[in-house]
Amino acid sequence: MKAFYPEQRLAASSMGERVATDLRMRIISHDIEKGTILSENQLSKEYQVSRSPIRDALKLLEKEDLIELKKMGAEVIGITEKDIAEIYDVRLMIESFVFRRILKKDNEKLIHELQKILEMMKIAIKYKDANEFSFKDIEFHETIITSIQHRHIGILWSNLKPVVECLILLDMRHRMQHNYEDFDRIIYNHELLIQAIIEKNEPLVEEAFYKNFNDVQKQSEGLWHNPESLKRASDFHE
Amino acid sequence: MKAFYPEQRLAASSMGERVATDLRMRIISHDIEKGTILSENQLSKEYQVSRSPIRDALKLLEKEDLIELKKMGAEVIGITEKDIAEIYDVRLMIESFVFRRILKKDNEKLIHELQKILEMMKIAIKYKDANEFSFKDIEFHETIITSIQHRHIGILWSNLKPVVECLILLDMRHRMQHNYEDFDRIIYNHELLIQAIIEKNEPLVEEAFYKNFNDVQKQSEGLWHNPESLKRASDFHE
DNA sequence: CTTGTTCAACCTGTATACAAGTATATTATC
DNA sequence: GATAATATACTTGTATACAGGTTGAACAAG
Repeated sequence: MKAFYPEQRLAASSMGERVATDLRMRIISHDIEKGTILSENQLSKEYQVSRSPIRDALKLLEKEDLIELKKMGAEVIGITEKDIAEIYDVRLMIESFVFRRILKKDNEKLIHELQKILEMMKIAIKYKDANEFSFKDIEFHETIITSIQHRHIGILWSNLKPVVECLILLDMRHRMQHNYEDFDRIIYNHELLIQAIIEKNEPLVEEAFYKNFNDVQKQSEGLWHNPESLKRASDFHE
Repeated sequence: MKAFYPEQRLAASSMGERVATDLRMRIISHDIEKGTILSENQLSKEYQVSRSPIRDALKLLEKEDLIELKKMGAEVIGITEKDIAEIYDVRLMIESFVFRRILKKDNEKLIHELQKILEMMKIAIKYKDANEFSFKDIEFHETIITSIQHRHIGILWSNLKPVVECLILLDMRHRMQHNYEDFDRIIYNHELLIQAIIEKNEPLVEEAFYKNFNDVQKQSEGLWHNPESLKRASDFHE
Protein backbone atom coordinates (compact mmCIF):
# COMPACT_ATOMS: atom_id res chain seq x y z
CA MET A 1 0.00 0.00 0.00
CA LYS A 2 1.65 3.21 -1.13
CA ALA A 3 -0.13 5.30 1.53
CA PHE A 4 -0.97 8.19 -0.78
CA TYR A 5 -4.15 8.27 1.24
CA PRO A 6 -4.11 9.03 5.00
CA GLU A 7 -4.13 5.64 6.67
CA GLN A 8 -6.21 6.52 9.73
CA ARG A 9 -9.15 7.40 7.49
CA LEU A 10 -9.31 3.80 6.37
CA ALA A 11 -9.73 2.39 9.87
CA ALA A 12 -12.96 0.47 9.45
CA SER A 13 -12.64 -0.36 5.78
CA SER A 14 -12.47 -3.79 4.24
CA MET A 15 -9.42 -4.78 2.25
CA GLY A 16 -11.29 -4.21 -1.00
CA GLU A 17 -12.05 -0.62 -0.13
CA ARG A 18 -8.48 0.02 0.95
CA VAL A 19 -7.13 -1.33 -2.30
CA ALA A 20 -9.70 0.71 -4.23
CA THR A 21 -8.71 3.85 -2.34
CA ASP A 22 -5.06 3.29 -3.06
CA LEU A 23 -5.57 2.45 -6.72
CA ARG A 24 -7.92 5.41 -7.14
CA MET A 25 -5.29 7.75 -5.75
CA ARG A 26 -2.62 6.25 -7.97
CA ILE A 27 -4.77 6.46 -11.08
CA ILE A 28 -5.90 10.04 -10.48
CA SER A 29 -2.38 11.21 -9.66
CA HIS A 30 -1.19 9.54 -12.87
CA ASP A 31 1.08 7.22 -10.91
CA ILE A 32 -0.66 4.51 -12.93
CA GLU A 33 -0.95 5.65 -16.50
CA LYS A 34 -3.97 5.64 -18.73
CA GLY A 35 -4.07 2.52 -20.88
CA THR A 36 -2.35 0.29 -18.34
CA ILE A 37 -3.89 -3.15 -18.10
CA LEU A 38 -4.43 -4.35 -14.55
CA SER A 39 -5.01 -8.02 -13.89
CA GLU A 40 -6.47 -9.48 -10.74
CA ASN A 41 -3.60 -11.90 -10.21
CA GLN A 42 -0.95 -9.25 -10.64
CA LEU A 43 -2.71 -6.90 -8.21
CA SER A 44 -3.26 -9.66 -5.68
CA LYS A 45 0.48 -10.32 -5.70
CA GLU A 46 1.28 -6.62 -5.49
CA TYR A 47 -1.07 -5.95 -2.57
CA GLN A 48 -0.45 -9.32 -0.92
CA VAL A 49 -4.12 -10.20 -0.68
CA SER A 50 -6.27 -12.74 -2.47
CA ARG A 51 -8.24 -12.07 -5.60
CA SER A 52 -11.54 -11.54 -3.76
CA PRO A 53 -10.80 -8.10 -2.31
CA ILE A 54 -9.05 -7.12 -5.53
CA ARG A 55 -12.21 -7.94 -7.43
CA ASP A 56 -14.21 -5.81 -5.01
CA ALA A 57 -11.83 -2.92 -5.59
CA LEU A 58 -11.99 -3.18 -9.37
CA LYS A 59 -15.79 -3.25 -9.30
CA LEU A 60 -15.77 -0.03 -7.29
CA LEU A 61 -13.38 1.72 -9.63
CA GLU A 62 -15.40 0.58 -12.61
CA LYS A 63 -18.50 2.35 -11.24
CA GLU A 64 -16.41 5.52 -11.01
CA ASP A 65 -15.34 5.03 -14.62
CA LEU A 66 -11.66 5.09 -13.67
CA ILE A 67 -11.13 1.66 -15.19
CA GLU A 68 -12.97 -0.47 -17.70
CA LEU A 69 -13.45 -4.17 -16.98
CA LYS A 70 -12.67 -6.08 -20.14
CA LYS A 71 -12.72 -9.73 -21.08
CA MET A 72 -9.08 -9.95 -20.09
CA GLY A 73 -7.78 -7.43 -17.61
CA ALA A 74 -9.03 -4.04 -16.52
CA GLU A 75 -7.94 -1.07 -18.61
CA VAL A 76 -7.11 2.12 -16.80
CA ILE A 77 -9.19 4.99 -18.20
CA GLY A 78 -7.70 7.62 -15.95
CA ILE A 79 -8.74 11.20 -15.69
CA THR A 80 -8.04 14.23 -17.85
CA GLU A 81 -8.42 17.95 -17.32
CA LYS A 82 -11.64 17.73 -19.26
CA ASP A 83 -12.88 15.19 -16.73
CA ILE A 84 -12.02 17.49 -13.87
CA ALA A 85 -13.97 20.30 -15.49
CA GLU A 86 -16.87 17.90 -15.98
CA ILE A 87 -16.77 16.82 -12.37
CA TYR A 88 -17.02 20.47 -11.35
CA ASP A 89 -19.97 20.81 -13.73
CA VAL A 90 -21.68 17.99 -11.91
CA ARG A 91 -20.85 19.34 -8.47
CA LEU A 92 -22.17 22.72 -9.50
CA MET A 93 -25.34 21.16 -10.81
CA ILE A 94 -25.93 19.17 -7.64
CA GLU A 95 -25.13 21.99 -5.25
CA SER A 96 -27.25 24.45 -7.22
CA PHE A 97 -30.14 22.08 -6.83
CA VAL A 98 -29.42 21.81 -3.12
CA PHE A 99 -29.32 25.59 -2.68
CA ARG A 100 -32.66 26.08 -4.30
CA ARG A 101 -34.04 23.79 -1.60
CA ILE A 102 -32.05 25.37 1.19
CA LEU A 103 -33.48 28.80 0.47
CA LYS A 104 -36.93 27.42 1.16
CA LYS A 105 -36.31 26.15 4.67
CA ASP A 106 -34.98 26.98 8.09
CA ASN A 107 -31.25 26.43 8.36
CA GLU A 108 -30.29 27.25 11.92
CA LYS A 109 -28.67 23.92 12.68
CA LEU A 110 -26.98 23.78 9.30
CA ILE A 111 -25.43 27.22 9.71
CA HIS A 112 -24.15 26.30 13.14
CA GLU A 113 -22.58 23.13 11.79
CA LEU A 114 -20.99 24.92 8.83
CA GLN A 115 -19.46 27.54 11.09
CA LYS A 116 -17.90 24.81 13.20
CA ILE A 117 -16.42 23.07 10.19
CA LEU A 118 -15.13 26.36 8.81
CA GLU A 119 -13.30 27.10 12.05
CA MET A 120 -11.66 23.72 11.85
CA MET A 121 -10.64 24.45 8.29
CA LYS A 122 -8.91 27.60 9.52
CA ILE A 123 -7.00 25.62 12.13
CA ALA A 124 -5.94 23.09 9.52
CA ILE A 125 -4.55 25.93 7.42
CA LYS A 126 -2.74 27.41 10.41
CA TYR A 127 -0.95 24.11 10.94
CA LYS A 128 -0.48 23.58 7.22
CA ASP A 129 -2.34 20.29 7.36
CA ALA A 130 -3.48 19.84 3.78
CA ASN A 131 -5.06 16.46 4.39
CA GLU A 132 -7.18 17.59 7.30
CA PHE A 133 -8.18 20.73 5.43
CA SER A 134 -9.30 18.65 2.46
CA PHE A 135 -11.45 16.35 4.54
CA LYS A 136 -13.07 19.30 6.29
CA ASP A 137 -13.68 20.99 2.97
CA ILE A 138 -15.42 17.85 1.74
CA GLU A 139 -17.37 17.65 4.98
CA PHE A 140 -18.48 21.26 4.54
CA HIS A 141 -19.99 20.55 1.17
CA GLU A 142 -21.38 17.21 2.25
CA THR A 143 -23.09 18.87 5.20
CA ILE A 144 -24.80 21.28 2.85
CA ILE A 145 -25.84 18.54 0.49
CA THR A 146 -27.21 16.19 3.12
CA SER A 147 -29.05 19.01 4.92
CA ILE A 148 -31.93 18.91 2.47
CA GLN A 149 -32.52 15.22 3.26
CA HIS A 150 -32.97 14.26 -0.33
CA ARG A 151 -31.97 10.62 -0.52
CA HIS A 152 -31.29 10.46 -4.21
CA ILE A 153 -29.25 13.61 -4.36
CA GLY A 154 -27.34 12.01 -1.49
CA ILE A 155 -26.75 8.91 -3.58
CA LEU A 156 -25.38 10.97 -6.46
CA TRP A 157 -23.00 12.67 -4.07
CA SER A 158 -21.86 9.45 -2.45
CA ASN A 159 -21.04 8.02 -5.86
CA LEU A 160 -19.08 11.13 -6.78
CA LYS A 161 -17.40 11.64 -3.44
CA PRO A 162 -14.44 9.26 -3.63
CA VAL A 163 -13.11 10.85 -6.79
CA VAL A 164 -13.74 14.38 -5.55
CA GLU A 165 -11.92 13.50 -2.36
CA CYS A 166 -8.87 12.45 -4.33
CA LEU A 167 -8.93 15.59 -6.45
CA ILE A 168 -9.25 17.88 -3.43
CA LEU A 169 -6.49 16.08 -1.55
CA LEU A 170 -4.04 16.41 -4.41
CA ASP A 171 -5.09 19.98 -5.11
CA MET A 172 -4.82 21.17 -1.51
CA ARG A 173 -1.46 19.51 -0.92
CA HIS A 174 -0.19 21.35 -3.95
CA ARG A 175 -1.56 24.70 -2.83
CA MET A 176 -0.25 24.22 0.68
CA GLN A 177 3.23 24.05 -0.77
CA HIS A 178 3.02 26.52 -3.62
CA ASN A 179 -0.03 28.73 -3.24
CA TYR A 180 -0.51 29.07 0.47
CA GLU A 181 -2.19 32.44 0.05
CA ASP A 182 -4.97 30.76 -1.94
CA PHE A 183 -6.47 29.58 1.31
CA ASP A 184 -7.47 33.11 2.29
CA ARG A 185 -9.71 33.26 -0.72
CA ILE A 186 -11.06 29.75 -0.21
CA ILE A 187 -12.01 30.59 3.36
CA TYR A 188 -13.53 33.88 2.26
CA ASN A 189 -15.66 32.11 -0.31
CA HIS A 190 -16.92 29.67 2.25
CA GLU A 191 -17.76 32.52 4.62
CA LEU A 192 -19.66 34.20 1.83
CA LEU A 193 -21.60 31.02 1.28
CA ILE A 194 -22.59 30.79 4.94
CA GLN A 195 -23.59 34.45 4.88
CA ALA A 196 -25.71 33.86 1.84
CA ILE A 197 -27.50 31.00 3.56
CA ILE A 198 -28.09 33.14 6.65
CA GLU A 199 -29.53 35.99 4.60
CA LYS A 200 -31.34 33.64 2.25
CA ASN A 201 -29.89 35.87 -0.36
CA GLU A 202 -30.28 34.06 -3.63
CA PRO A 203 -28.06 36.30 -5.78
CA LEU A 204 -25.37 36.15 -3.13
CA VAL A 205 -25.58 32.35 -3.04
CA GLU A 206 -25.15 32.25 -6.77
CA GLU A 207 -22.23 34.63 -6.58
CA ALA A 208 -20.45 32.93 -3.68
CA PHE A 209 -21.06 29.69 -5.28
CA TYR A 210 -19.83 30.28 -8.79
CA LYS A 211 -16.97 32.26 -7.37
CA ASN A 212 -15.82 29.37 -5.25
CA PHE A 213 -16.07 26.88 -8.05
CA ASN A 214 -14.39 29.15 -10.53
CA ASP A 215 -11.63 30.09 -8.16
CA VAL A 216 -10.93 26.54 -7.14
CA GLN A 217 -11.07 25.31 -10.67
CA LYS A 218 -8.95 28.07 -12.21
CA GLN A 219 -6.30 28.09 -9.57
CA SER A 220 -5.71 24.40 -9.60
CA GLU A 221 -5.30 24.15 -13.33
CA GLY A 222 -1.56 24.42 -13.04
CA LEU A 223 -1.39 21.28 -11.00
CA TRP A 224 -3.08 19.04 -13.52
CA HIS A 225 -0.90 20.32 -16.32
CA ASN A 226 2.32 19.48 -14.59
CA PRO A 227 3.25 15.84 -14.03
CA GLU A 228 5.99 16.77 -11.58
CA SER A 229 3.65 18.77 -9.33
CA LEU A 230 1.19 15.92 -9.38
CA LYS A 231 3.82 13.48 -8.31
CA ARG A 232 4.93 15.70 -5.45
CA ALA A 233 1.33 16.20 -4.34
CA SER A 234 0.73 12.49 -4.23
CA ASP A 235 3.96 11.70 -2.43
CA PHE A 236 3.25 14.29 0.20
CA HIS A 237 1.67 12.91 3.37
CA GLU A 238 2.41 13.09 7.07
CA MET B 1 -35.18 -16.54 -11.26
CA LYS B 2 -38.67 -15.13 -11.22
CA ALA B 3 -38.33 -13.57 -14.66
CA PHE B 4 -39.95 -10.28 -13.77
CA TYR B 5 -37.36 -8.86 -16.10
CA PRO B 6 -37.33 -9.78 -19.80
CA GLU B 7 -34.84 -12.62 -20.09
CA GLN B 8 -33.43 -11.81 -23.51
CA ARG B 9 -32.17 -8.46 -22.22
CA LEU B 10 -29.86 -10.30 -19.85
CA ALA B 11 -28.12 -12.27 -22.58
CA ALA B 12 -24.52 -11.26 -21.95
CA SER B 13 -24.77 -10.61 -18.23
CA SER B 14 -22.88 -12.40 -15.53
CA MET B 15 -24.77 -14.31 -12.87
CA GLY B 16 -24.25 -11.48 -10.38
CA GLU B 17 -25.92 -8.95 -12.66
CA ARG B 18 -28.80 -11.31 -13.36
CA VAL B 19 -29.40 -11.86 -9.68
CA ALA B 20 -29.14 -8.11 -9.04
CA THR B 21 -31.64 -7.42 -11.82
CA ASP B 22 -34.09 -9.92 -10.43
CA LEU B 23 -33.71 -8.76 -6.83
CA ARG B 24 -34.01 -5.11 -7.91
CA MET B 25 -37.26 -5.84 -9.66
CA ARG B 26 -38.57 -7.76 -6.68
CA ILE B 27 -37.61 -5.04 -4.23
CA ILE B 28 -39.02 -2.19 -6.29
CA SER B 29 -42.26 -4.04 -6.95
CA HIS B 30 -42.54 -4.73 -3.21
CA ASP B 31 -42.40 -8.47 -3.82
CA ILE B 32 -39.64 -8.34 -1.22
CA GLU B 33 -40.73 -6.08 1.59
CA LYS B 34 -38.84 -3.27 3.19
CA GLY B 35 -37.05 -4.44 6.31
CA THR B 36 -36.46 -7.98 5.07
CA ILE B 37 -33.03 -9.30 5.93
CA LEU B 38 -31.30 -11.03 3.05
CA SER B 39 -28.35 -13.30 3.71
CA GLU B 40 -25.83 -14.47 1.19
CA ASN B 41 -26.30 -18.14 2.02
CA GLN B 42 -30.05 -17.98 1.82
CA LEU B 43 -29.92 -16.19 -1.55
CA SER B 44 -27.32 -18.57 -2.92
CA LYS B 45 -29.67 -21.47 -2.12
CA GLU B 46 -32.64 -19.64 -3.57
CA TYR B 47 -30.91 -18.75 -6.83
CA GLN B 48 -28.89 -21.98 -6.96
CA VAL B 49 -25.56 -20.23 -7.39
CA SER B 50 -22.58 -19.82 -5.13
CA ARG B 51 -22.05 -16.90 -2.79
CA SER B 52 -19.67 -15.08 -5.16
CA PRO B 53 -22.25 -13.85 -7.67
CA ILE B 54 -24.68 -13.18 -4.81
CA ARG B 55 -22.10 -10.91 -3.22
CA ASP B 56 -21.65 -9.10 -6.53
CA ALA B 57 -25.39 -8.57 -6.74
CA LEU B 58 -25.67 -7.23 -3.20
CA LYS B 59 -22.82 -4.80 -3.80
CA LEU B 60 -24.63 -3.45 -6.84
CA LEU B 61 -27.91 -3.01 -5.00
CA GLU B 62 -26.14 -1.32 -2.13
CA LYS B 63 -24.80 1.36 -4.50
CA GLU B 64 -28.37 1.98 -5.60
CA ASP B 65 -29.40 2.28 -1.96
CA LEU B 66 -32.00 -0.44 -2.33
CA ILE B 67 -30.39 -2.46 0.44
CA GLU B 68 -28.02 -1.69 3.27
CA LEU B 69 -25.13 -4.05 3.96
CA LYS B 70 -24.98 -4.61 7.68
CA LYS B 71 -22.72 -6.59 9.94
CA MET B 72 -25.08 -9.49 9.62
CA GLY B 73 -27.30 -9.66 6.60
CA ALA B 74 -28.41 -7.06 4.11
CA GLU B 75 -31.49 -5.09 5.04
CA VAL B 76 -33.91 -4.20 2.29
CA ILE B 77 -34.47 -0.44 2.21
CA GLY B 78 -36.94 -0.56 -0.61
CA ILE B 79 -38.48 2.37 -2.36
CA THR B 80 -41.31 4.69 -1.39
CA GLU B 81 -43.38 7.19 -3.32
CA LYS B 82 -41.15 9.89 -1.94
CA ASP B 83 -38.17 8.10 -3.49
CA ILE B 84 -39.89 7.96 -6.82
CA ALA B 85 -40.55 11.69 -6.67
CA GLU B 86 -36.91 12.22 -5.75
CA ILE B 87 -35.73 10.10 -8.64
CA TYR B 88 -37.80 12.26 -10.95
CA ASP B 89 -36.19 15.33 -9.35
CA VAL B 90 -32.81 13.94 -10.22
CA ARG B 91 -33.80 12.99 -13.74
CA LEU B 92 -35.21 16.46 -14.25
CA MET B 93 -32.02 18.01 -12.94
CA ILE B 94 -29.83 15.93 -15.19
CA GLU B 95 -31.91 16.35 -18.31
CA SER B 96 -32.26 20.09 -17.74
CA PHE B 97 -28.49 20.29 -17.65
CA VAL B 98 -28.32 18.27 -20.83
CA PHE B 99 -30.82 20.49 -22.63
CA ARG B 100 -28.91 23.64 -21.82
CA ARG B 101 -25.99 22.05 -23.65
CA ILE B 102 -28.08 20.73 -26.49
CA LEU B 103 -29.40 24.18 -27.32
CA LYS B 104 -25.85 25.30 -27.96
CA LYS B 105 -24.95 22.76 -30.60
CA ASP B 106 -25.96 21.17 -33.85
CA ASN B 107 -28.31 18.23 -33.35
CA GLU B 108 -29.03 16.83 -36.77
CA LYS B 109 -27.91 13.30 -35.97
CA LEU B 110 -29.57 13.34 -32.58
CA ILE B 111 -32.91 14.41 -34.02
CA HIS B 112 -32.73 11.70 -36.64
CA GLU B 113 -31.99 9.08 -33.99
CA LEU B 114 -34.79 10.30 -31.72
CA GLN B 115 -37.30 10.17 -34.54
CA LYS B 116 -36.32 6.58 -35.22
CA ILE B 117 -36.74 5.57 -31.60
CA LEU B 118 -40.06 7.38 -31.36
CA GLU B 119 -41.41 5.47 -34.35
CA MET B 120 -40.41 2.25 -32.67
CA MET B 121 -42.18 3.36 -29.53
CA LYS B 122 -45.35 3.82 -31.58
CA ILE B 123 -45.06 0.30 -32.96
CA ALA B 124 -44.57 -1.07 -29.46
CA ILE B 125 -47.79 0.64 -28.40
CA LYS B 126 -49.64 -0.69 -31.42
CA TYR B 127 -48.68 -4.23 -30.45
CA LYS B 128 -49.25 -3.51 -26.74
CA ASP B 129 -45.69 -4.50 -25.92
CA ALA B 130 -45.09 -2.69 -22.64
CA ASN B 131 -41.58 -4.08 -22.17
CA GLU B 132 -40.35 -3.04 -25.57
CA PHE B 133 -41.96 0.36 -25.17
CA SER B 134 -40.21 0.85 -21.85
CA PHE B 135 -36.79 0.01 -23.19
CA LYS B 136 -37.30 2.33 -26.14
CA ASP B 137 -38.45 5.08 -23.81
CA ILE B 138 -35.29 4.64 -21.75
CA GLU B 139 -33.25 4.59 -24.94
CA PHE B 140 -34.86 7.83 -26.05
CA HIS B 141 -33.78 9.63 -22.92
CA GLU B 142 -30.39 7.96 -22.87
CA THR B 143 -29.80 9.06 -26.44
CA ILE B 144 -30.48 12.64 -25.44
CA ILE B 145 -28.25 12.42 -22.40
CA THR B 146 -25.30 10.82 -24.14
CA SER B 147 -25.55 13.20 -27.10
CA ILE B 148 -23.72 15.94 -25.25
CA GLN B 149 -20.75 13.64 -24.70
CA HIS B 150 -20.31 14.65 -21.10
CA ARG B 151 -18.67 11.65 -19.43
CA HIS B 152 -19.62 12.47 -15.87
CA ILE B 153 -23.23 13.25 -16.63
CA GLY B 154 -23.17 9.89 -18.36
CA ILE B 155 -21.86 8.24 -15.22
CA LEU B 156 -24.66 9.73 -13.15
CA TRP B 157 -27.16 8.42 -15.61
CA SER B 158 -25.64 4.94 -15.72
CA ASN B 159 -25.83 4.74 -11.94
CA LEU B 160 -29.45 5.81 -11.98
CA LYS B 161 -30.51 3.81 -14.99
CA PRO B 162 -31.17 0.37 -13.48
CA VAL B 163 -33.68 1.71 -10.98
CA VAL B 164 -35.34 3.98 -13.53
CA GLU B 165 -35.62 1.02 -15.87
CA CYS B 166 -37.49 -0.94 -13.23
CA LEU B 167 -39.82 1.93 -12.47
CA ILE B 168 -40.64 2.50 -16.13
CA LEU B 169 -41.20 -1.18 -16.80
CA LEU B 170 -43.67 -1.52 -13.94
CA ASP B 171 -45.35 1.75 -14.78
CA MET B 172 -45.78 1.03 -18.48
CA ARG B 173 -47.07 -2.50 -17.91
CA HIS B 174 -49.67 -1.02 -15.66
CA ARG B 175 -50.69 1.66 -18.13
CA MET B 176 -50.81 -0.81 -20.99
CA GLN B 177 -53.48 -2.70 -19.08
CA HIS B 178 -55.38 0.10 -17.42
CA ASN B 179 -54.57 3.43 -19.03
CA TYR B 180 -53.87 2.57 -22.63
CA GLU B 181 -54.92 6.04 -23.74
CA ASP B 182 -52.07 7.53 -21.69
CA PHE B 183 -49.68 6.54 -24.44
CA ASP B 184 -51.14 9.14 -26.80
CA ARG B 185 -50.03 11.83 -24.42
CA ILE B 186 -46.64 10.25 -23.79
CA ILE B 187 -45.97 10.10 -27.50
CA TYR B 188 -47.18 13.67 -27.95
CA ASN B 189 -44.83 14.87 -25.23
CA HIS B 190 -41.90 13.15 -26.87
CA GLU B 191 -42.81 14.69 -30.20
CA LEU B 192 -42.93 18.07 -28.55
CA LEU B 193 -39.48 17.50 -27.16
CA ILE B 194 -38.07 16.63 -30.56
CA GLN B 195 -39.76 19.69 -32.02
CA ALA B 196 -38.25 21.86 -29.30
CA ILE B 197 -34.79 20.53 -30.09
CA ILE B 198 -35.31 21.17 -33.80
CA GLU B 199 -36.44 24.74 -33.19
CA LYS B 200 -33.90 25.28 -30.42
CA ASN B 201 -36.84 26.73 -28.63
CA GLU B 202 -35.86 27.01 -25.01
CA PRO B 203 -39.28 27.80 -23.55
CA LEU B 204 -40.76 24.94 -25.54
CA VAL B 205 -38.10 22.57 -24.24
CA GLU B 206 -38.92 23.59 -20.71
CA GLU B 207 -42.59 23.15 -21.36
CA ALA B 208 -42.34 19.79 -23.11
CA PHE B 209 -39.99 18.67 -20.53
CA TYR B 210 -41.81 19.55 -17.34
CA LYS B 211 -45.00 18.44 -19.00
CA ASN B 212 -43.65 15.00 -19.70
CA PHE B 213 -42.23 14.57 -16.24
CA ASN B 214 -45.33 15.87 -14.55
CA ASP B 215 -47.63 13.79 -16.68
CA VAL B 216 -45.66 10.64 -16.18
CA GLN B 217 -45.27 11.23 -12.50
CA LYS B 218 -48.86 12.23 -11.83
CA GLN B 219 -50.43 9.50 -13.88
CA SER B 220 -48.45 6.72 -12.39
CA GLU B 221 -49.14 7.65 -8.81
CA GLY B 222 -52.06 5.29 -8.66
CA LEU B 223 -49.81 2.35 -9.34
CA TRP B 224 -47.49 2.93 -6.43
CA HIS B 225 -50.36 3.36 -4.04
CA ASN B 226 -51.92 0.07 -4.85
CA PRO B 227 -50.15 -3.15 -3.87
CA GLU B 228 -52.41 -5.23 -6.08
CA SER B 229 -51.64 -3.21 -9.21
CA LEU B 230 -47.95 -3.45 -8.46
CA LYS B 231 -48.13 -7.17 -8.17
CA ARG B 232 -49.97 -7.50 -11.44
CA ALA B 233 -47.47 -5.21 -13.15
CA SER B 234 -44.57 -7.30 -11.97
CA ASP B 235 -46.18 -10.61 -12.87
CA PHE B 236 -46.96 -9.43 -16.34
CA HIS B 237 -44.43 -10.47 -18.95
CA GLU B 238 -44.51 -12.25 -22.27
C1' DC C 1 7.60 -14.14 -46.50
C1' DT C 2 2.79 -14.93 -45.50
C1' DT C 3 -0.99 -17.48 -43.71
C1' DG C 4 -3.12 -20.90 -40.81
C1' DT C 5 -2.84 -24.05 -36.78
C1' DT C 6 -1.60 -25.60 -32.37
C1' DC C 7 -0.38 -24.97 -27.83
C1' DA C 8 0.87 -22.96 -23.53
C1' DA C 9 0.29 -19.30 -20.43
C1' DC C 10 -2.50 -16.29 -19.03
C1' DC C 11 -7.21 -14.36 -17.80
C1' DT C 12 -11.98 -14.05 -15.55
C1' DG C 13 -16.40 -16.08 -13.40
C1' DT C 14 -17.93 -19.19 -10.22
C1' DA C 15 -17.61 -22.59 -6.49
C1' DT C 16 -15.87 -23.89 -2.25
C1' DA C 17 -13.14 -23.69 2.17
C1' DC C 18 -11.81 -21.50 6.26
C1' DA C 19 -11.34 -17.98 9.87
C1' DA C 20 -13.25 -14.72 12.72
C1' DG C 21 -17.25 -12.15 14.33
C1' DT C 22 -22.28 -11.75 16.04
C1' DA C 23 -26.86 -12.86 17.64
C1' DT C 24 -29.70 -16.02 19.98
C1' DA C 25 -30.86 -19.62 22.94
C1' DT C 26 -29.56 -22.13 26.79
C1' DT C 27 -27.52 -22.98 30.96
C1' DA C 28 -25.54 -21.74 35.37
C1' DT C 29 -25.54 -18.71 39.26
C1' DC C 30 -27.45 -15.78 42.56
C1' DG D 1 -37.48 -15.46 38.94
C1' DA D 2 -33.68 -12.40 37.27
C1' DT D 3 -29.14 -11.95 35.55
C1' DA D 4 -24.71 -13.33 33.80
C1' DA D 5 -21.89 -16.76 31.27
C1' DT D 6 -21.56 -19.89 27.61
C1' DA D 7 -22.60 -22.68 23.64
C1' DT D 8 -24.33 -22.88 19.09
C1' DA D 9 -25.75 -21.78 14.77
C1' DC D 10 -25.67 -18.55 12.08
C1' DT D 11 -23.19 -14.51 9.51
C1' DT D 12 -19.52 -12.07 6.53
C1' DG D 13 -14.55 -11.33 4.62
C1' DT D 14 -10.88 -13.52 2.58
C1' DA D 15 -8.31 -17.36 0.47
C1' DT D 16 -8.13 -20.90 -2.71
C1' DA D 17 -9.64 -24.26 -6.43
C1' DC D 18 -11.48 -25.22 -10.79
C1' DA D 19 -13.60 -24.55 -15.37
C1' DG D 20 -13.87 -22.23 -19.48
C1' DG D 21 -12.33 -18.63 -22.55
C1' DT D 22 -8.73 -15.45 -24.74
C1' DT D 23 -4.26 -14.06 -26.26
C1' DG D 24 -0.08 -14.47 -28.41
C1' DA D 25 3.97 -17.02 -29.68
C1' DA D 26 5.88 -20.96 -31.92
C1' DC D 27 5.63 -23.60 -35.76
C1' DA D 28 4.05 -25.85 -40.16
C1' DA D 29 2.55 -25.40 -44.84
C1' DG D 30 1.99 -22.96 -48.87
